Amino acid sequence: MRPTLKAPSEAVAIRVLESVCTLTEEERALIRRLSVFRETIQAGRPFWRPGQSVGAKIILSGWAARQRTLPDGRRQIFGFLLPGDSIGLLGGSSPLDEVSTVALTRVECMDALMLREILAVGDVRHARLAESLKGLRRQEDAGLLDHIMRLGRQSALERTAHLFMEMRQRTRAAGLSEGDRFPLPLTQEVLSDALGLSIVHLNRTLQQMKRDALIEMRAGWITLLDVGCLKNLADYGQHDY
Amino acid sequence: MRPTLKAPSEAVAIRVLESVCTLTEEERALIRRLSVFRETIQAGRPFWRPGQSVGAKIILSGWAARQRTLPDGRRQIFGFLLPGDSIGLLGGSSPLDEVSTVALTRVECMDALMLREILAVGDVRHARLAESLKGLRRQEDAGLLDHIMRLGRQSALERTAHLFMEMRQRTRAAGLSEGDRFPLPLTQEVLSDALGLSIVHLNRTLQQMKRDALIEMRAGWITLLDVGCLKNLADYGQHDY
DNA sequence: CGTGACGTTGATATGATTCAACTTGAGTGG
DNA sequence: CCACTCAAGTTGAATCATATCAACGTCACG
Repeated sequence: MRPTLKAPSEAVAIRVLESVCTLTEEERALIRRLSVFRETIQAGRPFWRPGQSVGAKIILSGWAARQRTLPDGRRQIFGFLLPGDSIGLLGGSSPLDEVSTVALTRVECMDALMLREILAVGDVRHARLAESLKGLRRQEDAGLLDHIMRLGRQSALERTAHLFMEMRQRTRAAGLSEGDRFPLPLTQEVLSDALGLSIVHLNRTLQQMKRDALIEMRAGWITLLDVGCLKNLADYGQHDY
Repeated sequence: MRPTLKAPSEAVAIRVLESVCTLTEEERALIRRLSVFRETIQAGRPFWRPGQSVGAKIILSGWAARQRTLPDGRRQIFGFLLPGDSIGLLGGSSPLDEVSTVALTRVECMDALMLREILAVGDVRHARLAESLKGLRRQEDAGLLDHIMRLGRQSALERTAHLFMEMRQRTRAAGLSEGDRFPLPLTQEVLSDALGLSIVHLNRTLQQMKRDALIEMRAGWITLLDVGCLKNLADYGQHDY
């Protein structure tokens, strides 16, 4: 048994980007070079305020949440940001850039302002990188529709299963997972604010899933014990068009 | 009392487009000229299947719904299309173009394929038109976030009030409303599928709103009797960023 | 005079929230 | 090493919101 080699975090981001389309060696090098301009955000701190200032970032490690809060304190989480996801990089194309974002763990991100300038030129040499970034953004936007489906028409159990299936796919693309086991550094409060449930009810739902041998959770990691059953429960990818 | 003059439907579409930014006379003329290529879709019929065929349309009159259905028949409506809204016009920029769309009333739309070609060139003479179309699309995308907020964190009453406030704004932009009275040609089933409620519960919610003198509904029209109260109830536009 | 779509109603069941108490585990400082 | 604290998770009981089922009303249309 060897000690685990810790991959440098820009490698994770590159891996996510390549889940859309492979990059040229030149593009990979560009990311690596720019990734020295780093910033670290502590867990719980906001790190993107819409309209605050023009900026652009790519997450290298850690998780964040896009969220909105009602005057009386009710919070809704619209989606999660994982390594490789970007903010403000593609000319204001998504409504998600107008939503505040909060770090859920310690987050390392690179300043991508320079990258934005480079991409804005439209040089063919960076076409694949642009395509990858656009692809990730598109996936995130599409996730909004899944989210609406979950909240509007699925039961607590179905919703939770559906979110886990999505997380499985995303962590897998990032190379963060080990089979059907992957990191899920989210408190039950965060999960419940994403799923539109009370924290107590989410807790009971999770316990039912454990009792039914669908999942196992420990120390910020989750194991999906019966992916087939979960996928079925969630109608994952099972909608008409 | 004079007989009401029925505005030609392309005028409504133009008015909606100008709610984003005013068009040049040349652009207005372009729309009018292209609007002779029309198609009518009967209520209840699908008129946009994602991936089906490349196409582009602008709605001139009537209402449609973007929706998805689970295998067991549960339906979720993501949003509504009103006159002036377009599909397929802006190079696959929105996840909404990947969702099937159904006519809720008789819908008149114009074929905008030619317009798409014209806009793709990027001629400055049509810059404002492009901007308007993009603006409407952006509004629609932003609507997805409101929708998630409604479904995830608001009660039946709040959700319903919130949707009505949104409809008020949109029909107003289209010049379809008369003060706080506007057309709402939606069955309770459709409304409930948008709001993530059972049809029975929506019915009761509407009746409560009527009892409390918040709204009046008759013959496909709704009157908001107390906009202030409704806005307050819905926390309309009241979220943090 | 049927028939069908839409709306309304009551009774009942279930799912989800709330509140409050309790547990657990990971720091932290004495 | 212990006692303390704090955040996260767990549990039960009561309550509330919403769903489900089934029946009935109403209106438009052929």
